[in-house]
Amino acid sequence: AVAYTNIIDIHARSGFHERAVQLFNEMREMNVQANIANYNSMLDCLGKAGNVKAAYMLFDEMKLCGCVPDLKTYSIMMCIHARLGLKQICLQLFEELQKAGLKPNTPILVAMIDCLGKAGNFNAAWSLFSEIKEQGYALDVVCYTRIIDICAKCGHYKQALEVYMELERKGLEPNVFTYNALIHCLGKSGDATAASNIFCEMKRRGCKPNIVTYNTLMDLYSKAGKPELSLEVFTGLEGGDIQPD
RNA sequence: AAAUAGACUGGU
Repeated sequence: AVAYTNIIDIHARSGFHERAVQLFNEMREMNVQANIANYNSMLDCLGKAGNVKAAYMLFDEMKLCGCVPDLKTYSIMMCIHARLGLKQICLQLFEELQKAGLKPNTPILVAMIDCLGKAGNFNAAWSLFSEIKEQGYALDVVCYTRIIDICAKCGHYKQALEVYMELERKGLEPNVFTYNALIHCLGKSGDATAASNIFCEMKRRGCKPNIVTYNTLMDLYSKAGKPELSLEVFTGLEGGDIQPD
């Protein structure tokens, strides 16, 4: 069982979600009892592989097998459903975990914000964000970055920037995900110049751009009718340590 | 506190 667990998790971490699921099934065929960690990592794999329905079935199955879902289980389940804007399921999971005596943590609360936003309920998402802060939850960079992205995806660019300023005010260090989300947000809002400025700022502050950064910039420049700049980004990749994909 | 959870792009 330990061997299976490790091999499965190695596949899961390297992005081979389908293979990890296969191994999990193999493990069960051999009547090896799955534990909470196996179930959690499988739910995550199924979600990442886009098989949310199967994840839900496995979630029911684990409960039937007497395996009690923990905070990570709920966090995984809520995140994969939130991505698709499946608000009802998220709400149901959210109630269920509280009935089970678990206390929602920040990843779970951000999943709620995410599903509200994706379901087109931005005001509710924004109030939940305020409420969480009032209740004294300490949000980290990941939470802030996700919220910036959620606002941007809802088309609320101004709020996205507000959240970014708040992150800075809290003394949190933006990372490459944060900058990428911001650049994307500014591009969508039609402000290619501001996006360029953020790109310069991230470099100035010692944050190394990655492939996502470059793809985002190239995309926004060409959409802004500035193919020269897009090409400039591309040629700038030459001689660097990032391979265009 | 063995191993498992949350964030970014390109018509996805």
